[in-house]
Amino acid sequence: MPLTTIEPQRLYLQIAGQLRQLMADGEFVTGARLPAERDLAKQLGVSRPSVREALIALEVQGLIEVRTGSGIYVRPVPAGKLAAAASGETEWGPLEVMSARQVVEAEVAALAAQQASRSQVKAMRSALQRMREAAQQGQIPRDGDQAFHEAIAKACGNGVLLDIVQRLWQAREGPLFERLGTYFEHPASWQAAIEEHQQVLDAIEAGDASAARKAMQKHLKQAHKRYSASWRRAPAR
Amino acid sequence: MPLTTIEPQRLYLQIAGQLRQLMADGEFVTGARLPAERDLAKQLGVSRPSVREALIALEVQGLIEVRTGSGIYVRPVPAGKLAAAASGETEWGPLEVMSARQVVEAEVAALAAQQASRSQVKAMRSALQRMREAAQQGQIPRDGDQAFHEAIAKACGNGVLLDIVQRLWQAREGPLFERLGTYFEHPASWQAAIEEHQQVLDAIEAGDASAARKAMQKHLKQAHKRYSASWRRAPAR
DNA sequence: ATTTTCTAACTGGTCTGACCACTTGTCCAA
DNA sequence: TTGGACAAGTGGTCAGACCAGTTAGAAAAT
Repeated sequence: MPLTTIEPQRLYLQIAGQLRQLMADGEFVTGARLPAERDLAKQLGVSRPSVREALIALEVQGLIEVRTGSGIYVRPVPAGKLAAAASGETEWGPLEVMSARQVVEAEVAALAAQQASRSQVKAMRSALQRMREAAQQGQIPRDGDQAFHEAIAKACGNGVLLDIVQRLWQAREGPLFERLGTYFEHPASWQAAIEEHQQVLDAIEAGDASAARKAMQKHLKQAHKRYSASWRRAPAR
Repeated sequence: MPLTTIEPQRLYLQIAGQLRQLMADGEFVTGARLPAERDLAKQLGVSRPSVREALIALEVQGLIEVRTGSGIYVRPVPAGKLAAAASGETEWGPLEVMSARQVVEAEVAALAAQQASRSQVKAMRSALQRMREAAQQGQIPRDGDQAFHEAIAKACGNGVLLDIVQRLWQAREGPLFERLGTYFEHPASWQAAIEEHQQVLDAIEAGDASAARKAMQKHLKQAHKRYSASWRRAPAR
C-alpha cells in the first residue's frame, strides 16, 4: 500500500485557504467587508491570533486590505490570481521555465545591446570571468551564470523585465528543479555554456541587437537541450 | 507649511523590514538560522505574537522557511529581490509595464499562432466580441481587453508565460496606474484597439506566427502611445 | 570503544484574556 | 441646521501559558 506523506498544515494556512476560497467563490466580492477578527475566530473555531496570522498572509499577497479600527476589506484582484494562489503558489515546470527564458531573455539581450552602459558591460564581463575561474577549479559555475544573466537584464533598462528574469531564476529553488541540479556536472557542459555566453557578450559589446538576440536564443536553446537530457537521465520521481 | 500624511506602520511591518534589511546586509546569509522567536521578541522589545506576524509575512514572501521545532532559516533568494521587497513591493511604472508587454506578448502571440486549439481561438473571438459590445454601449471595454490577451497567453502552451502576462495585467491595480485609468475614454481609442485586436486574431487564426508577432507588436506600440499621451494629459501627482 | 537508545532542553504552534488606539455612527446641545 | 461629544465596534499589541515536534547529548547496551 503506497503511503503518501502527510504533513500537518499550519493553522494560518488552512484559514487563509478557506478565506481565499470564499473570495474565489464570490462569497466575498471585491470591496466587501469581512467579519470581524473575533467573529471569524469564533466561526472557525480557532483563536484570534491564528486568524490574524492568516489575515496577514492574505494581506501580504495583496488579496485583502486591513484598515485599523474599521475592518477588513477584499481588494480587487484578477480571477486567475485566486486560483493560482489557492493551489499553493503554482509550481513552475523546469522545461517550461527554460522555454519562457528563451522568449524573454532573447529580447532582453537585444535591448541590452542597444543601451548597455560601460559599467554594465563591465559587470557582465566580470560575471563571465567568475564562471571561468569556477570552472577551472572544478566548481559548478552557477553563481557566475546567474550573475551574467542578471547583469544583462539590468542593462536592458526596464525594471519590470529585470524582475521577470529574476523570478525565472528564482524558480530554480523549487523542488521540481532539484533533480536537474546536476545538469552542469560535465565540464564539457560548462565549457559550452561559457562559450555561448561569450558570444552573447560579444554581440552586446558590439551593440548589435539582432546578433545578441540570436546568440542568447542559441544559448538558451542549447541549455534547454542539456536540461532535458539530464531530465531523462534522472530517476523518475 | 506642507504637511505630509503620517501613517503609523504596523509593528509586524517594521519588524519584517528590519529582518529583511539584516538579510540584505549579509548579517543573515542563506541557510543561516535566525534567533528563536522568543529571543527576537526580547531583542526587538516587542511581543512574540508581533514577531510571529512578521515571520509569517516573510515566509509568504518566500524569504524564510519556518521549520517546526527546529528554527527559522534564510532561504536562498536573488539579491535584487531583497531590495525590491524592502521598499514594499516595488511599484512598477506604467510605461515600463507597457514596454515589457511589448516584449513578452509579441512572442506569446507568435507561439499562440502556432498551436492555439480551436476552443482557444473561440475564447479569443468571444473576448473580442465582448469588447465590441461594451464599446457600442459606451462602456469601457477593459474586461474584454484583458480577457482577449489572457486567452492568447493561455493558448501559447506555456504556463510560466501565462503567469507573467497575468502579473503584468495585475500591475494595473497599483496606484501609479490610477491616473491612466481614463486613457480609454475616447471612443476613437477603443475603436482603434479593437481593430488592432482583430488583426492579431486574424494572424493567429491563419496560423501565421510572424504576422501575429508583428500585429501584437503594433498593437502594443499604439497602446503605449495612447498611454503616454494620457500620462501627459493627466495632472501631475 | 563503539553503537544504539532515550531523555531533556529547545523551538515553533496555538490558545486565553486582557488593554489600548482608532474609526464610525449616533445623539445631544448650541 | 450644525457642531461636537460620546459610545460601540474594530484592529493592534501584549503577557503568559501549554502543547508538539526536533535535536543534541547523556546514558545504556553492545
